[in-house]
Amino acid sequence: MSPLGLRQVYDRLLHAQGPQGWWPAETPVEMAIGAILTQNTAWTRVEVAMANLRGAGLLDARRLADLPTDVLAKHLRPSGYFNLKARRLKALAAFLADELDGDPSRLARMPLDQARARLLAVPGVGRETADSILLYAAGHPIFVIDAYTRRLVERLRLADPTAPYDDLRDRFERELPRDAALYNDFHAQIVIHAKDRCRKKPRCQACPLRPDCAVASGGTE
DNA sequence: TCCCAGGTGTCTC
DNA sequence: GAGACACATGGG
Repeated sequence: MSPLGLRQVYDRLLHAQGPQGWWPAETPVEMAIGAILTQNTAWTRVEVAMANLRGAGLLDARRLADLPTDVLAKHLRPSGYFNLKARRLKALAAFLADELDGDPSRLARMPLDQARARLLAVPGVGRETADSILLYAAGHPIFVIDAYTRRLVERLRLADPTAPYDDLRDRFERELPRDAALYNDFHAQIVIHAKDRCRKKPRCQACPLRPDCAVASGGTE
């Protein structure tokens, strides 16, 4: 069992990194598109594909849904799995266009369970992708469990990192207040920490998750 | 050259 | 239900 509670972990990350107010996209539609494109892919590759879509005027659910799969796949090539993601993105875009007037933030008007079930019924939208859209595009209070979150869980021995997705999500949601802004920022803190600190400096002596962390105790990096 | 990156669906046992 | 595998590019 970790000596740190989840709230304490969040407070340390927040203190060290500052509030993130985060999902690296401009609009709810871009967030939903990014949630598909980032599946098992580094975000740097997603940004290239997103730039292609933006340049082609395709950051729009109806246009994406109507585009031939092979044409869309060409735009998505830099993000990897481009044939697969073209099919998945068209399926999500069709759902958004047909049922939400192209605006994923309209999921906020539905009860969370209903909105999640609707998303999970879209081919290629699994738990993590659905929850990313629900939290970041629609503002529902649901915690996103991704590879970064599992690594944090493993490192701090918060739970079994191989536990089923919903078990880990329940763990976070039980121990934290039901607050979309908190879940949004906590997940962002985990990602930023993993990418900017621990991945580049695995032996970082100023890691805010260390008990003797200089950053968390008010020292300097 | 090899490993890895913010998953999901399908198939097999 | 669990595990293996396919899906693909490009940076380090």
